Amino acid sequence: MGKFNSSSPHSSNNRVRGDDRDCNILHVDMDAFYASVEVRDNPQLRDKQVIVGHGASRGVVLSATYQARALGVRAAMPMSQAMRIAPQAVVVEPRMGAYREVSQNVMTIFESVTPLVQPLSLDEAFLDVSGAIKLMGKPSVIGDLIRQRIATEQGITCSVGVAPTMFVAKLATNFAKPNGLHVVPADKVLEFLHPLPLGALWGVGEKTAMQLERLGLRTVADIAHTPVKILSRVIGDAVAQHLVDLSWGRDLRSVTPDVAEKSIGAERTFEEDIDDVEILLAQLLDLSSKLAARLRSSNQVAKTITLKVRSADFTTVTRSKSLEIPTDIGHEIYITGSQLFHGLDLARTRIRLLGLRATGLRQESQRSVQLAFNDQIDRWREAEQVMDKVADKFGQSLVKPARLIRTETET
DNA sequence: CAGAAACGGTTATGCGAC
DNA sequence: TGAAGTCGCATAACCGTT
Repeated sequence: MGKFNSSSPHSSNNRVRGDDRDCNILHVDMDAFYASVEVRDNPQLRDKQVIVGHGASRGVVLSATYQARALGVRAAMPMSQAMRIAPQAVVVEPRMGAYREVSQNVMTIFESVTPLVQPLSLDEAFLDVSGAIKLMGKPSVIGDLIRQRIATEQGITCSVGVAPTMFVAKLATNFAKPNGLHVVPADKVLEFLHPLPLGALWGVGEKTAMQLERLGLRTVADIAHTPVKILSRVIGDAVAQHLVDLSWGRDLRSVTPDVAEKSIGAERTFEEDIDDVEILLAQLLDLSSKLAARLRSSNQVAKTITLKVRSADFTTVTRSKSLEIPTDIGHEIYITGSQLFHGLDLARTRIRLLGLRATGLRQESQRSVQLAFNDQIDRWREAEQVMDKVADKFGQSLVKPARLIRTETET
């Protein structure tokens, strides 16, 4: 792991690092996270082109080592395309459980620095280190320490952006990658931001960039010098104001731990398009059980269930229904989902993906008292709680409604 | 009392991010 | 030229209530 020790004074990332006064926000991002964990756990893969993604046919690239990226492999690229570009690459099925575990460990390291940690995903987080400076040193020193600990304790590398605001810290990380640290001093924020392409702004993707470029705008500086009224004609009031603020380095958000999730979902793309209603309903049942189990494990109930159907031609429709009484029961979610499904006219439509999403989440404890008097629902609930316990002991895949076990062994 | 306007909830779609 | 799985947010239309 010699390459991990880059905090020596000779590392190019650390020689010129700028003034980090008032740069209290750190953004930490693992380098090629899933792929790095795979390489760490299987030394055979070291220095190889590794692509993590499920299925070689209909999936997309989730992560790839820098060796694969050198050939043009990118996240979200169709696997088939990635294989054409990098035929000798090793393809690895994702092991989400392993990534979650590493993620937990990394987050624990962050929390040993400050309680002000806001995870963005499994592999990145913001830290507000204002309160840690007296104890541990200036922000860039704290960043080095974190990088060192992740390298030696978890065996993967990461990059760190250091800046006065969350948005700039996140952009700074791109300049640190891979395996580095980059500071954007408070008095250099505009110098840093304005030359960037406008796609660098948070919330500007392909579509929005196209719209703005039609107005002749190309860089963050262009956005900064365009009146909000002009921008809002194309992209709406809220986004326009937001973008102008960001382009001037104005970002009033603060690092907020424990942000409550607003929805929980489960969806699946099939290996082949399906038009058999029996099989589709069986899939819906499986998704319902998974979704309900996740609701219960987080002690939440959901008010609204949304069904998502993507056809073979990639057109996607959603239908949703709000329940009288919020639920965490697979059977109820399934009943609701299949009602929504039958409400669509899908006779003989070849279907590529089914999904279910639960919104209007609240704590199970604050559920309406009416439920206490509903015997029918209570029985389903008890049955599924037993299933939760068994699944905990013997593994999820062994515990599912009888209908699913039959259909799967038959195929 | 009819109707306008405000409002909150619901439903559907689209975009963007990782 | 093929397109995952999970999320959040904005918008718009519609609805019933006030």
